Amino acid sequence: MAEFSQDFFKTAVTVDNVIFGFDESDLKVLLIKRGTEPYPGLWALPGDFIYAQENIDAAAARILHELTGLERVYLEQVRTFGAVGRHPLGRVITVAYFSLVKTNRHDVHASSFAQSAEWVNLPELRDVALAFDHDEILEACFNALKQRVRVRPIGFELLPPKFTLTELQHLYEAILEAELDKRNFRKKILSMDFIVDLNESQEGVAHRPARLYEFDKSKYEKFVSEGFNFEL
Amino acid sequence: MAEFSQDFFKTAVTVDNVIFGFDESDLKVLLIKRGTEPYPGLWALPGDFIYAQENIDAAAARILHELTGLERVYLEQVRTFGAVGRHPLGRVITVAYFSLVKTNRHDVHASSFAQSAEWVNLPELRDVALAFDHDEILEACFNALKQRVRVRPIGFELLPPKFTLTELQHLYEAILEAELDKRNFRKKILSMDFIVDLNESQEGVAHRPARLYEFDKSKYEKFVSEGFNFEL
DNA sequence: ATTACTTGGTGTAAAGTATGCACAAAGTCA
DNA sequence: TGACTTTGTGCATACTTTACACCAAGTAAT
Repeated sequence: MAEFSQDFFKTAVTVDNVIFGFDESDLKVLLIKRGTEPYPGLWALPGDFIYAQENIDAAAARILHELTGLERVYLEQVRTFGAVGRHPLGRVITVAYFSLVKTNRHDVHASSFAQSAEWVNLPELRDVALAFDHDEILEACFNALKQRVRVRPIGFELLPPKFTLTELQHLYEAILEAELDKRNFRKKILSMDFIVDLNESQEGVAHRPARLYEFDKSKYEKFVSEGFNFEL
Repeated sequence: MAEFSQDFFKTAVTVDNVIFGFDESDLKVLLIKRGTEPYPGLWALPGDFIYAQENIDAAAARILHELTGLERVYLEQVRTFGAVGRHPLGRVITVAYFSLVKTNRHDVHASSFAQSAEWVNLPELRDVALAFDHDEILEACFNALKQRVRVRPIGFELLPPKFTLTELQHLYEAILEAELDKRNFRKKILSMDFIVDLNESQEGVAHRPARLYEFDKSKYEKFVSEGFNFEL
């Protein structure tokens, strides 16, 4: 270590995590309301310093775990942001991640870095300024999700284990910000063969009940390992 | 700054740059031969610490400039690598970039971090161990290039200003690691309308000379801004 | 000058994929 | 029993992708 100039150790490295959820036909992001300087009162992405003996992915997973209690969640690194002036208190470089969670099954905890955390509808954030450069990070992560979902069926990470085709379609429409044709969507999804008809029906709805499906992870993994493409 | 724990400033942040070139039907990478510990004698990616007042992209551009003298080169951030043990002398997190340069027009300079630098054929690196986790970084960057080239016509960055369709096809074949059909390739490339027939011919070849083309950047930018897809 | 050699340049038919579109079926509720 | 809501389904057409083979234009050697 002796030969390294100490100057290069004046930079802090953090992780920020864009946690996506889906509920009632809306994409949501888990944000924290900042209590302290800088940017008190603004929404911000949950994030924290990377510990000395911690891998970067592990730091992202820790943030998510502290906030939601969830483990083994879908997590993907997106890009690193390090503009010189992005943090008013010093040089802070941050590695951005997004994660996909099944919202409705778990509530949000307070934690060391989050006095209050809340699910915010993504469309409602269009005109809200976030702390730091978190607008830019959120946008980059949403774009990454949009791209990823065209190529891997990761949408299932956002749905409960049993879902209807209409729910799945609404999810894709929310992510892609586009309307999809019902018949064509179903034809395509079913032909890909990752989802299994459970021969069960929805209950408690005031109309014809929909069939329930589940995601077949093993079929999907076979497909992926053979190299393939998942377009909608 | 006072409220930050000093512990979080014991991490160094670097940039590593996978510089791709193309010559004589082969994809090449610009590597440096390490002279000092750790890993003396091994090939490594050119990289350096990020300076205190330097943006991350600027650091990547600087490394490239010091090594090749080139400016305004295509540069793209790929991913950040920060496994706890990746650097034997301390915690060093590195942001990986790739760049695309027109090899044959510029020679390689020595520089502060590179006693000797050399263009190495990518296929020949298959079984060569690089310093640190640079194998992994190189692989990630090559995969990023592979993906990117399917969606943006960045291949032109690797060719001289005037090129033949056969050269272009060889480039795509090298990047995609696949053979392409000559007629279908030409039909598709020409229908995309980014390349312009210069009505000139190759000279000094011992066979029918090929027509020369150039890339029309303005047409391409129009296309991109309208949102589109470039598949081969 | 003729011939051999090498690479350049071109079109079509068939298969597969994507798109657009409308109506009967299965439930609940009053 | 009828009104209401959402589910579930098929086909015809346009578009895209793939597979495939031969003549043209130059150089080099005799």
